[in-house]
This record gives sequence, C-alpha cells and structure tokens, in this order.
Amino acid sequence: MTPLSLFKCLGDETRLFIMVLIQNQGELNVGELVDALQLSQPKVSRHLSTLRECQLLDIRKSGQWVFYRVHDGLPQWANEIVCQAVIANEAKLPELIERLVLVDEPQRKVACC
Amino acid sequence: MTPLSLFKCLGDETRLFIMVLIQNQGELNVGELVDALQLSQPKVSRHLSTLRECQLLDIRKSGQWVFYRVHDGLPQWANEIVCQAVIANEAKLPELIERLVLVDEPQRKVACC
DNA sequence: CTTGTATATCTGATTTTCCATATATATGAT
DNA sequence: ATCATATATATGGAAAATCAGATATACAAG
Repeated sequence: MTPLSLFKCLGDETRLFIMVLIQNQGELNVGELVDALQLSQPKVSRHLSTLRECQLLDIRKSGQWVFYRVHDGLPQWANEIVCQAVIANEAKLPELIERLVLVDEPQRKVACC
Repeated sequence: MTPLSLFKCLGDETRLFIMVLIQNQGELNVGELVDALQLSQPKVSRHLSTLRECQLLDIRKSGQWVFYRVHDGLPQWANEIVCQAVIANEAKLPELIERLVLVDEPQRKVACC
C-alpha cells in the first residue's frame, strides 16, 4: 500500500463512502452496504474487492455473510488519512447511516473512533 | 473543494509529487517543477492547473515566473491530509529535491512544516 | 524576439459500470 | 442424507466514460 494507491482508492465516490461507513461503523457486510449506499450489489462488491486488493480492507466470513472492516495493519499515515476522510464527510454520514439495516451478528466488530 | 476532489487530485502520481514538493518547499515555479520531476512542461502545467481548479494550489506572479504554493484557505482536514502525504513520501523527497534548481527570487515563500 | 507558461487537439490507456452468470452457504421437504 | 431452492457474494465480458500523455501552438511579460 502506497500513498498513491491509497489516494487512488479514495478518489472514487463509491469507495470513499464505503470506507467512511466502515470506518465509522466498525464492520459491515456487502448487503448492508448495498442498502446504505443504494447501489447495485455487483458494483459494491467490485469496489470492495478493489479496496481489499490495496489492503485498505480485510474480511471476516461468518455464515452466509462476508464482513468487511478496515485492515488492522494500516500504516499510521494511512490511518490518519482515513480518519480525516471520515471527519471531512461527517455531513453525509447521517443520511447513509439512516438507511443502514444491520443483520443480527453477535460477533460484529464495533466502531472504535 | 470536497474530500472526493482532493483524493482525485492526489490520486495521480504527477500531481501527488507536485503537492509533496510544493508543500515541502513552500513555493515553486513551473520550470523548477519541470526540472525536479523530469517531466514535460505542458504536462506539469496541465496538472498544476488541475490542482488550482480544485483549490489545492494558488499562484503568485512575479516577473516572468508563476509561483505555485499551497492554497491559504485549505480546510483543516485537507491540510492534515496533504501533510500526511508528505510524511508518507518522505523517502522520495531527497531525490526530487536534489534535482531542484531554484531561480533567484527574493520574495519566495519558504516551507513552513 | 526570447523566455516562461498555458491550452487545444488527438490518441491511447485505464477505469467504471452493467448485465448475466457463477459460486458458496443455508434451509426445507422428502 | 438428498435434492431443490433461497440468499449472499463474486466475477467475466462488453460497452461507456474518464483520464493522461505527446505534439504543436498560443499567449504573456520583459
């Protein structure tokens, strides 16, 4: 993961919102993101896999679901930038969260900041 | 300037290096950037104008030169992100600075961080 | 007219999106 | 257990949109 690849990832509206939502919520599965962002499932899935490729996200499989979370081992500068992205998008968060319908998942990681 | 447009700008190698160099040096003109980055003048010029359009950079004209600097009124989150971009690229800075030949400009703004 | 900077046009490459379909896991009936 | 089906997620391939780069040229200041 390089600064350039991080900026490329966040330079797409869909991926930026995905990151903001996940960073804010801790852990979300594909369907939850589809509902919150009101985008097609293949589209969300594609962008999630891009974010995973550049090591911004990591997954945890649980039953029929795949939960995405921010990758543990992010360099500090990357973490800093992702956090600032959340801060800068604070205005748009409520609207997204409003549409969020969480499935029942006892082991869900919760937001940390 | 939105978070998205900032990330789009920094998601291009040329523009990222331009920002890193200018943030580090304070103020540079087009020719200086062309030398340091070893890129064609039209290429550098076009990316500079992109960075100016999204309000990341501002200019000061002095004689035959146009000096670019980081825009004064950057939102705090944007400043934070640009600074992290510099930190994350610290390894590449020396090589770029080495090729930098500054013209004589008494009123040049100097680096601040 | 010379030096420094900006833009226009064309071209090629990369990226995004959509649709259909594939896989994987879970559930229910027999 | 087996088969069929439902739900969740991923992927292949083609069309569409976007973007970057090269060259030539235009503009601006001295």
